[in-house]
Amino acid sequence: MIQQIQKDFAPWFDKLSEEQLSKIVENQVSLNYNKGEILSKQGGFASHIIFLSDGLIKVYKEHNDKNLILKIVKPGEFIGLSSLYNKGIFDYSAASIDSSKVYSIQAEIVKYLIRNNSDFAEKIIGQLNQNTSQYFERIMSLTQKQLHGRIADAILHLSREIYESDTFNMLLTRRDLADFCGMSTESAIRILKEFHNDRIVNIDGKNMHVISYPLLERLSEVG
Amino acid sequence: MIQQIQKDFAPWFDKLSEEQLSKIVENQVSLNYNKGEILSKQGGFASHIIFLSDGLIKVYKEHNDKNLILKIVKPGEFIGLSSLYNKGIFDYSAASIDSSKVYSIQAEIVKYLIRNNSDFAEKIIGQLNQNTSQYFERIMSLTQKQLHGRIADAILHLSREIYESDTFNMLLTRRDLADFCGMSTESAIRILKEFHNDRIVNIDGKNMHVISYPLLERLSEVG
DNA sequence: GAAAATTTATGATTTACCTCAAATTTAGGT
DNA sequence: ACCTAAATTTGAGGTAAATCATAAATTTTC
Repeated sequence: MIQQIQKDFAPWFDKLSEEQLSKIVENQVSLNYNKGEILSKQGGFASHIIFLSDGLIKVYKEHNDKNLILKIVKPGEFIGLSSLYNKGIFDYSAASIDSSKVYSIQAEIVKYLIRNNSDFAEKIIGQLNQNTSQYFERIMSLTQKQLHGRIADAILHLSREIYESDTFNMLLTRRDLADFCGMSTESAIRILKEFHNDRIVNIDGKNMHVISYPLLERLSEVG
Repeated sequence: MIQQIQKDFAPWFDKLSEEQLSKIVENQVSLNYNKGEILSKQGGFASHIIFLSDGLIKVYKEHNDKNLILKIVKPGEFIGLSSLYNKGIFDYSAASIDSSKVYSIQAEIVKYLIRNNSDFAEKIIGQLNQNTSQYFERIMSLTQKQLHGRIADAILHLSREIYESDTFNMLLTRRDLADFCGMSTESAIRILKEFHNDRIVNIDGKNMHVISYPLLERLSEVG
């Protein structure tokens, strides 16, 4: 167990003292979530930080029935960091879109680590900033591009950042994809079909294969 | 000069050692910008962090001729923090929308402070996270609300967060406001006029007075 | 393994918003 | 003070995308 934690967190520490490791181990619980289960709810107390060890999580905001997926989180990343030193409230919900395994860590412990391990603090700032860059890209995609460009961006993101393959079983439903692209489900379906007919991607149900990255990039660029 | 710097940075440090203060003083230049001048350009090297001491700055992204204003920065805040431990490249441009005075600080110094002053590191993380919350709000406003809701959000933001008054001389041009709300200039103008006619705000050129916060909030809520 | 619920799919209609065009006002430069 | 450029304003027309309606296919539930 301790070995597993040590391994999962390895990328986050150059040097993790015995004391720090044991503090993590003692103030953490390991949890499993099924597809569709909710990990945290927008507005709830952010007393803990989630570390995704296995699976896939969607982080989303709720507003008048409609959801917007802010980020798809893959293993090795934290969820809830943005609540640290903030309001202590989750400003988004998180749900599992696959069977997922997480460590839930007391926020106080993460703060302790930030104070006592400057290497960790730097890496946390690095991750926060990487997320921010990603949010900027999403803001541009969502606000400046039309449907085709947004779907192209989503497919490129899924293929390159999330699944790291040109062929993948996209666990997102059509509705999730629409919520990720800020459009209606019908529009997402229509454009996916268009892309399939135009041989930009090959889609069979949830299975997706990217045929032409250049075309997707072009669609992303022209918006 | 040193006293001024000490005073400007006071909110960022509980305890700033002599050595740390002198490091800041030695590795900083004070700059003045006129209205319209550009402080940093998207894609440029992020070798320094900007601290806004006086004035008002817009941080924006450029994409195919069109700009989207990500954030209006007021005195006391840093610009460029999100480039730290990231790619070392500014992923946005920044321009002065009023006469502004800034300190330009070597990014390496900020990193040094993060490593050697955990209090500062915590506050930086706090600011980053506050920014992120703000970006989430903006993503929701820009993608889920229609024109009226977005303009209402912008006015509420300007009034409450930026100018902290119900009456203010909005230095943003109509185009800036449109770029902040992700809409065409014409639409921004039309809705502003509507709000004026409906006695929600009183607008005379750049001068703006909020008459009814409840109505603005209602518009923001319904989208 | 049937029933219920959700997801996917497609066509028709509506609308919110952009683009275009042209006039007027304001601001900047010499 | 004049000239030029930029910003503001208003109207008309076009369109991208949402909504509505309805059906088929898939998944979930008991």
